[in-house]
Amino acid sequence: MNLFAEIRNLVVASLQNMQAQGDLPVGLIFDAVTVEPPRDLAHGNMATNAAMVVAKPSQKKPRDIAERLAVLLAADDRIESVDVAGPGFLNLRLAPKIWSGVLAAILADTKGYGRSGTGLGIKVNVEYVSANPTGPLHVGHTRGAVFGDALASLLDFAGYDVTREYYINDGGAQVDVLARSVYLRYLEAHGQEVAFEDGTYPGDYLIEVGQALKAQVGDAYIGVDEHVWLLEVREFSTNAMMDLIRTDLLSLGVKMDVFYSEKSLYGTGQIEAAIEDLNNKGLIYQGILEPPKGKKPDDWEPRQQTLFKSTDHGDDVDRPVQKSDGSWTYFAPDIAYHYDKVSRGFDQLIDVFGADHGGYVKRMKAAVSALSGGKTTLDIKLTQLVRLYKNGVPFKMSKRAGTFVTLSDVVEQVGADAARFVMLTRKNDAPLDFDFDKVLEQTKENPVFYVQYAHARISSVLRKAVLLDIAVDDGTLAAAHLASLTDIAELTLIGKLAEFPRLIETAARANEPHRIAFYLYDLASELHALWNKGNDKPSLRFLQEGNHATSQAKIALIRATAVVISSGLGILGVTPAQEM
RNA sequence: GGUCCCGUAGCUCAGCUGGAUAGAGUACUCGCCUCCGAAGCGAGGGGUCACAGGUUCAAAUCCUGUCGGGACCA
Repeated sequence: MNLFAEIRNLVVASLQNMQAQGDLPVGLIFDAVTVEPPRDLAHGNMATNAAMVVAKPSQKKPRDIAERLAVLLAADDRIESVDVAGPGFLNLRLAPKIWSGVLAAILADTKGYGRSGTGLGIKVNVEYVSANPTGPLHVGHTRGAVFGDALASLLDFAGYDVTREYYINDGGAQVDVLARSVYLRYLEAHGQEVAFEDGTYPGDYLIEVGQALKAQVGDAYIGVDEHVWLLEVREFSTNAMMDLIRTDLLSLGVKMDVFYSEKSLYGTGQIEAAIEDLNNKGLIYQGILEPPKGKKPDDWEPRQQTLFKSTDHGDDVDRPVQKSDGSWTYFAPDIAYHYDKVSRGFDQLIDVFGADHGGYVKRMKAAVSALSGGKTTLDIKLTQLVRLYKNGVPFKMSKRAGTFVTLSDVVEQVGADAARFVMLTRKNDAPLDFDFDKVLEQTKENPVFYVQYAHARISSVLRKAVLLDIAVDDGTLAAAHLASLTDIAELTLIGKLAEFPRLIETAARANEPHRIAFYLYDLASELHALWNKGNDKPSLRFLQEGNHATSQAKIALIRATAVVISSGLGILGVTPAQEM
């Protein structure tokens, strides 16, 4: 149940009613009519702009339309009162039973409240992390992992059919470098002195891979030419790295549905097929690219290449897909990969990249637009930098100095729950400050704590209620005398709970899971406020001595709050705390 | 040189499909525990929403340009 959608339907129906009665002309479009929570609670529970939206096309004054609409709305038994305000806003005050209905709905379906049908039947693919399989995941990947995973969960909650996917870049030169680095560690495992030159990965994490290789092949690769061992060592090494990455992701609570290998695109005709598809659409041609404007790059030379006419689909310049020597550019497998996603029948594709990949956005969108004939949308979300701090002091990462912070460092030090929540307290495209100490601080400044504290407080009341022999199962609570909740602080909290389904829909539509985190903070704030009012005003305490009926109504309210906090945290991948 | 992102309170940031007097946290001042978890709550001050145009009944939000910060491309 989404109260805002329900009331909006009522508003639209009333407008249609006015059309039927000749108060409004036919042929109006009501898309711009909104029903939303007012900024100021003094304005009531909901506000609609309906009168202002239809005023111009109707050639009537907004206030006149509003007056008439107000009468119609007030006739509905869900509406207690209607005021016309400002330039033509309608402020609605809802009947008390609506509010108790919200609580009953939450308690009747604790897992389902807030779930939405907006995504029904829509297949969406969320690709995230997709780090090169050359080493452990670092902090930047962590943010991408958390963001992508929460986004996928959010879409799932909103009713979409979601696939979580990781693209393994195992087809390029960097995995050859990996193989050579592992080979050095292999030699080292055999007691040889080795030197890591530029262009190899010196990280310690490859030591055990080299040892494992030794355990598997013995001395078979010692003193032999690279072309003998390269393919096998590459395979061995990328598998080892992917095991490492999978373990890292799992420690953060991230589980992919699909790991898709770039390598699998080569030699199987898939790249050729994708390019052929573009060619059939007249988007492939032989040509020479204009030199980039501005500074002349030193290495640019006019050369005949196979180009994709991406400018037909919104890109700034056409992009090479095949070099003059016949080899594919790095872009070609990306096209083939997205071609494969399109042909797997997804309606929407989402790629989560680091902000350093911003330059690929237009060409990838152009490719998907061309390959799908505009049917499949691609949204690319870029996650900005994570700036690390230790107790307020910036913390510089350096591979050489050994201060390279990995995903597992983060999880070990602060735990997956705190890491995940904090990573979502910024918009994806804003830089994020991550302070290892503040993340664990137990003050309201720390949103993780603040939200968890609210949940723990509620759990505490429920435990106490059980000791007092008050029945607190959801069925009993839903049937409690909810109409006794009339204090403004109580109604404000219910109002916040009523916003949850609407929040899910807007957050899902915008692909912005961070909104959940902010909402939860607000919701927790309302709970804490109500709690403290109970200090001054005993009638607002949740446990009313000797009055089980009233207690149950109040417990219903906070239990419903706990349900929504729990659902929201669930989307973010965070476990709610029972006590702290 | 070009592309993308950002510019909102002293600081860190939210701000929904364009909607009413732009909100949190922090910091500062003051108040609240014989009372369900004070790890909390309440009150107060603090703003040219970078700037200039435009669209609109209505712009922090959309469009154009300028300035400033960042990322990327060659």
